[in-house]
Amino acid sequence: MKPAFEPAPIEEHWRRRWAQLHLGRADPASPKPSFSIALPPPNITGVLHMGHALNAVIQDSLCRYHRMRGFEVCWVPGTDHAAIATQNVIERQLAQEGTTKEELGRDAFQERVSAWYRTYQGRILEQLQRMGATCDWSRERFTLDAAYVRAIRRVFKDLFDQNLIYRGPRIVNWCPRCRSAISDEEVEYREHQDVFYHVRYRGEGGGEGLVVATTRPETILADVAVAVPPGDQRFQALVGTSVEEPLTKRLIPVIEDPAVDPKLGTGALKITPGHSAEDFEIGERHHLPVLTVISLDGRMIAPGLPDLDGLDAESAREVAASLLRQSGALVREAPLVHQVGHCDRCGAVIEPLVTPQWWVRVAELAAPAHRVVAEGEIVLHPEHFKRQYLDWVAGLRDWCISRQIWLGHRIPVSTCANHHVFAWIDEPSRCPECGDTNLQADPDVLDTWFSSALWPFAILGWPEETQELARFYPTTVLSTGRDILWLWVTRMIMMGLRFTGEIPFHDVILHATILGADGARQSKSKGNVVDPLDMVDRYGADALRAWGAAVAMGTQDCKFDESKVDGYAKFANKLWNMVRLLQHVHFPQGEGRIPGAGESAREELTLADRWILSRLARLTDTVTAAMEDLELGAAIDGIYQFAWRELADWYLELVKDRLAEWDPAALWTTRTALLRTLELLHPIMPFVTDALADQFEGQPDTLDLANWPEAEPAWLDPAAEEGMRGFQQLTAELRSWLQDLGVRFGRNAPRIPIGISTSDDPEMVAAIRDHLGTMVPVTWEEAPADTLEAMAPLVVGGTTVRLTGAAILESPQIRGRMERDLEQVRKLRTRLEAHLAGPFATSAPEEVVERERSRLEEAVRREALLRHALAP
RNA sequence: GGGCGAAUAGCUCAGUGGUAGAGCGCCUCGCUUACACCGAGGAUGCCGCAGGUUCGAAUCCUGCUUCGCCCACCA
Repeated sequence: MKPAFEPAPIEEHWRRRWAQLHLGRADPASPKPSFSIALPPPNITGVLHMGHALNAVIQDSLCRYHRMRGFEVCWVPGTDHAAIATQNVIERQLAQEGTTKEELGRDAFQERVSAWYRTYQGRILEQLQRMGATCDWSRERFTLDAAYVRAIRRVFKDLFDQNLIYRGPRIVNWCPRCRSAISDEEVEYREHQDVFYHVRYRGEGGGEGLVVATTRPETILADVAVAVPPGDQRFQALVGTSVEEPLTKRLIPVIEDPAVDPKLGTGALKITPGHSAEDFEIGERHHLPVLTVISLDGRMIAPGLPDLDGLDAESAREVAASLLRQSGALVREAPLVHQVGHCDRCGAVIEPLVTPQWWVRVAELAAPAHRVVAEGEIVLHPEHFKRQYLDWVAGLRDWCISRQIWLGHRIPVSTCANHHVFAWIDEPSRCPECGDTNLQADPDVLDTWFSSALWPFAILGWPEETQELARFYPTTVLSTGRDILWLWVTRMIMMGLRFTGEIPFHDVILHATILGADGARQSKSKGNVVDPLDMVDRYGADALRAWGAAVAMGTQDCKFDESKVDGYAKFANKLWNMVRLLQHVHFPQGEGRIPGAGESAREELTLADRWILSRLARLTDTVTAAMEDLELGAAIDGIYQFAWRELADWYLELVKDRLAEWDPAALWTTRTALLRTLELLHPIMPFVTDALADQFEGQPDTLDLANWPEAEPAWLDPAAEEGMRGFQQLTAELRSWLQDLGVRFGRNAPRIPIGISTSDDPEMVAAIRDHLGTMVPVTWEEAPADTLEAMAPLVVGGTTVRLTGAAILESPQIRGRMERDLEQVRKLRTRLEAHLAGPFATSAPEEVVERERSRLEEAVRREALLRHALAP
C-alpha cells in the first residue's frame, strides 16, 4: 500500500471489476425482493453538470445499499432526446457558423442532430460511470428508441380515443423565436420595467369615454371590448355603450366582468382575446370575436396602418405610443414593474397567440395524481413539497402538448380527405373509417415532457407485459432536482396511474439545486460552473460522492463549497492509512491480505475494545436508520465522525502497542471495527472501501456483495462508554495543562510525574492504568488525595489528578489557568445551585435532575480544590 | 398578490425541548515508522428581532425583519 490514497488508478481498477462482475445487472427471475430506480434521463444537450452528479450519487448509494441488504436492484439508465432543448443548442451552433436550419434543410439538420446525439450520449454514460454509477447498462434506453416511440403512440392513441386529447384553437404561450407553442410550465417569468400607457377611448360620437391603462398599446388594434368591474360607479354610464378604439376608431362595446380589478390601472381593461390569456377567457365568457394582429414570427399584421405593419412587437409598441400621442389619446405614461413571460429554453418574450394546438384534458388525470400523494402512497422528500404539490395539481389547466419544431416525436394523427381524424400506432395508408388513401399527417411534434412522462414504465417494456414490468414496477425511488417537479414528476404520476393503474414510484427525492460558490445559479456566462469530472480528477469520485451525500437533502439550494470535497478526499486518505496501520502490524516488511481473527471472548476485551464495539453498534444503527430514511447526509456524517474522531484518534492510538504485541483481542477488535466501517461507508464511497476491504482475507469480490451489517445489541456497553468519556476528558485536560507548561509531546519526550487519586470507578482506574501513559507523556502514581501536595488539581468525574513538582507551582501559565478555571467553575456552581433550588428540581424528569446534581457535586469539589491550591 | 423554505463561529453548514457543534479558515506547538492529505493545543457565537408556551427554547407557538425559491390571468 502506498503511503497516500491515489484515487485515479484505484477507481479505474474497480470500475472494471464491477463491470466484470455485472454488478448492475438486474435479474427479473431472482427470488430477492426488488429495488428499482429509473434514472432521470439527462437531456442530451451537452455534458453533465453538478446536479446530474449529485443525483447519480444519491441513486447509486441507494442501489448499493439495497444490494447489500439483499435486494435485486434494477437501475435503468438512459437519455432524453430533449427535442426543443437540443434543437436550440444546434440552432445556436448553426448561428455561430453563420447559417440556419432552414438553409441547411431538414435532412442535413437531422444528420447534425444524430451526430450530436451519438457524441453526447456516449459521453454522458461514460461520465456516470466515472462517478461509480452501477446502472444496468444492458438496459440503457433512449426516448427515440423504436420501442419507446411505440409506447408514446399507444399512450397518445388511448388518450385520443378516450377523448382526453383534443385539438383546438386556443390561446397558447407562443415563442416567436422557437416558432412553437410551449406549455405553461415552460414559461419563465422575469421582471420587466415597462411603461404603463394610459389611453383614452372616446365615447361614441366623441364623448369623454374612458381611460384604459396598458403596457401593450400595439395590441389596441386587436381590442374587441373594454371591460370594467361590475357595478363600478365610475363607468356605470358607459356600460352597454360603445367606445372608439383609438388607433382605427373602431367601435367596441363596454362590458362588465368580475375578472377586472378596480384597483389596477384605471380600473378599465382593454380586452384583446387574441393576445392575452386572461382576455381570451373574458372574451369567451362574453362571446367576443378574436382578432389577431401579431403573426407567428412576432411581427405586426396591420395592413391598414403601414407605420406598424411588419414591425416586431417592441418597435410596434413605440410607434403605437407615438401615434396615440399625436392624436392626443395618450393621456399619461408611467413606469411600471411587472412580470413578463419568457421561453425557458431560448429566453425570447412569449407572445400569447391563438393557434390550433393539441391539448390533454388534465382534470381527469390530475384527480388520481392528487389522491396518491394526499394519501401518502407516494411520499415526497423533503416532505414540505407535499402541500405544494397538492395545491399545484389541484389547480392544473389543460396541457398544451403540440410543438411546431423540427425535432421530436410526431403527433401520431392523420386526417383523410373526408375530414376523419384518427390517431394511430403504426402509420396507416388508408382511413380506417372511409378507406380514403389521401391522408394528411399532422405536422406537429409532441412536447418532450409528454414522452418523458412515460419513462418509469416505458423503459421496462410497457405496453408489453414484460417480466421486468411485473418485477420492477412500480419503481421504488425517484430522485431528481426540484426544478422539474412540475414539468416531469407530476406528469409521470398522472401517466403512470392512467396507464399502469399503479403509482410509478413510492418515494420521490427532490434534491437541492447546486449553486455556484458565489451563490448564483451556475451558468457559463457567469463563469461559476463546476464540472463534476474536474472534481473527480482532482479529489476522486469518492470525495465527490461523499460531498453529494452530505448536501443532498438540504432544505435550501446549496452553495458549492469545494473545501468540503477536499475534506472528504482527506477522509479517504485517512481511511487508507487506518487500514495501512493494520497492514504494517501483520506484514512489517512486505504486504499481504490481513488474515481473519477469531472473535475474542468478552472478558478478554479491554475498556477501549468494549468502548469502540459499543460505538460501532450504535453507528450501525444510526447509519442503517439514515439509509432507510433516505438521509444520506446523516449517514456520511455519522461514519465520518466515528471513523476519524473515535476509531482513528482514540481507539487506534490506544491499541497500537497491543497490536504490536499481536494481542488477539486488539487484532480482532481493530479488524472488526475497520471492516464494519468500510461496509457502512461502501454505498457512499464505494471505490476506497472496496480497495481497502480487498486488503483483508475472506472478503467478497466487492462489498456490494457483502451483507449489510446488523447492529450487535450485545456490543452495547454504556459503562464502557461512560468510562471512556471520563478518560478522554482527563486526557484532554492533562494535555492542555502540559501544553501550557510547554511540555514536549513525543515518543522520546521526558515524562512528567503526576499523582492521581481515583474514586471507586473501576473503569477509570483500568483506563488510567492501561492507557494514560500512551496518550499523554506522564508517569503517575496513585495516592490518596490528602497525601499529595495540593497543586494544580484537576477533577474529572470521581477522579482527581494533581501535577506535582515545584516547577509547576511556579509556572505563571498554570497559575493563570487555575485562576480562569476557578472563575469558570464558580460561575457554573452558582448557576447549578440556582437551577436546582428552583422549580426545575421538582418538575424536570428525575434523570435530568440527577445529571445536574452530579455536575454540581463535581463543580463544588473542583472549586474547593482550586481555591485551596491557589491560596497564598 | 399567494405559498414554501431559510436566518447558528470569519466562510459553508449540521443540530426539532435538557451543558451551543462540524468542516474549512485563523493562532501556537510538533515531521513521534498508519497518515504533514497528519497530530496536540487555542481563539471565535445576544443561535436574525420581539413576544408567548415550558422547570427549561437554537429547537415549539405568534408577530416582525431580511434573503432565497416556487406559483399567479394584475392589464
